Amino acid sequence: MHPSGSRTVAGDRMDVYGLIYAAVKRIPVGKVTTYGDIAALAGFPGRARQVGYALHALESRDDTQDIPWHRVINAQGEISKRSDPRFERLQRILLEEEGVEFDSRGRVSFKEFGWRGRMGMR
DNA sequence: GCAGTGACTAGTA
DNA sequence: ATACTAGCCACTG
Repeated sequence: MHPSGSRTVAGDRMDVYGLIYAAVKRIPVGKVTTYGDIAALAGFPGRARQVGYALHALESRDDTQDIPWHRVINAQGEISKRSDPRFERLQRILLEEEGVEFDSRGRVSFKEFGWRGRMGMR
């Protein structure tokens, strides 16, 4: 059934990236969440870096438009530093177009715009 | 295979 | 507030 090399981790042949992207797609318009939360939501608590890596990989994919990657920011409420600053500006623009506001320090209030998939709920 | 790198984070000082 | 650390893990050379 499974192609050679298929490895089951938690029971399913799961593509880590796919699960991460699926979690990102759940973020509502006008809301933001963190890398760490997406990781936990996707079933990989503690692997925030992998979320960042997965999103970075989007740059070379076509389905970028289907995934609201811009709604993922770091735990400090800021847009994470990128190797290419152009994407930082783009991310902020996309968020502002959805109504997300930034303070003078370039930070988003999780209180107003934060979304936590249904864990914690606050 | 090991070392460096990276869209991360929580902890400590 | 900043700086450094350990933990995390895929990818690259």
